[in-house]
Amino acid sequence: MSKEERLISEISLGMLIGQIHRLSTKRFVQNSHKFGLDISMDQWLVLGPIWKNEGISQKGIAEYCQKDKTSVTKIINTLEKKNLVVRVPDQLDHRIKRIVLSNKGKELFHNVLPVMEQTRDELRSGVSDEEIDSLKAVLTKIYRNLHSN
Amino acid sequence: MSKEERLISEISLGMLIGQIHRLSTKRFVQNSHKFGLDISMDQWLVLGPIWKNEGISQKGIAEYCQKDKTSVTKIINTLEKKNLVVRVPDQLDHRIKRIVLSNKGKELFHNVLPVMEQTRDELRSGVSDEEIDSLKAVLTKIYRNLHSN
DNA sequence: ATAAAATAGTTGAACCTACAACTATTTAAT
DNA sequence: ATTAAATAGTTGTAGGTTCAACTATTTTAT
Repeated sequence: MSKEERLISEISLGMLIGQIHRLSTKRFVQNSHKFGLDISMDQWLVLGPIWKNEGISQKGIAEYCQKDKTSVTKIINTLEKKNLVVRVPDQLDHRIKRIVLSNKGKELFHNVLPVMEQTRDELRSGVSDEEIDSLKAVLTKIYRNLHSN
Repeated sequence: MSKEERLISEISLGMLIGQIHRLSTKRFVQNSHKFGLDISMDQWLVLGPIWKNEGISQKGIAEYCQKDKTSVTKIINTLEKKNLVVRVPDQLDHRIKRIVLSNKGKELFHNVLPVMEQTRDELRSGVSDEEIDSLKAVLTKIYRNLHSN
């Protein structure tokens, strides 16, 4: 392979990952509409740690989701606008805001599980568990390369 | 694996892809700064087909990059603001705008190639060609699942 | 005890994406 | 030839991401 061909192939790998990311988050939203719900992939990702750990701080959410604190602030804003979560200032450390699910938020969480499942099934159709495992293994390597500065 | 565990593992696959996408585009921009350049991954992706096919239409770019026509419009706007490309209305079909690289755009294109290379090397460090191939194979399957409606 | 540094979260600007509605132009149908 | 449908591109809105700068609070160093 020539240098240029290798570069092109690298672009196509990058594009592939980009496409899949875009298409899968899009598919998730579309599926949520089919189930009569309205939630984005990122909102769902942020709901996860709140569900697992009631009263988690925004910093905690950012770490869990590996998102920038700015992004978390803004996603929590929209979740709060939708009345799915509430910000509760910590009594001891006034810098910290603890995020709590509302009843509506808890209900939504349950209702989204089948959306998740269906999106996964559509994504993985025709892909074996072994393929998924090898995929994850390589992706994890790449992830580490990028993550550790 | 329980149902919930499988869901969690699926989330982590989705997160992995999302992280890599985010981190790699970020790394690309950072590397471009190290080379004294200022260009985003998406701007670079759009420059590609223009380089290959001088006078390509925006629709052509959208198909090549698999981007929404809206996104293309806006990325071309910023490329034009940076004086890297020019919109030239087609003489025959007045709906079409043909995109042409300026000299500055051509120069930038060349200068970005090493940025691309370095980003690729950082990404792939410790990952064999076979691993990349198997990665691409599985990603392509998933991509097809998502792409074909 | 006070000044300096670290931490948690917010804000604003610039960019990218998706959706829906829109303009302008070309093509097809009758 | 005129109307209807398709096509190329733009605009506006809403949501996410990154960066840098900012506020408010707590911790630490001396």
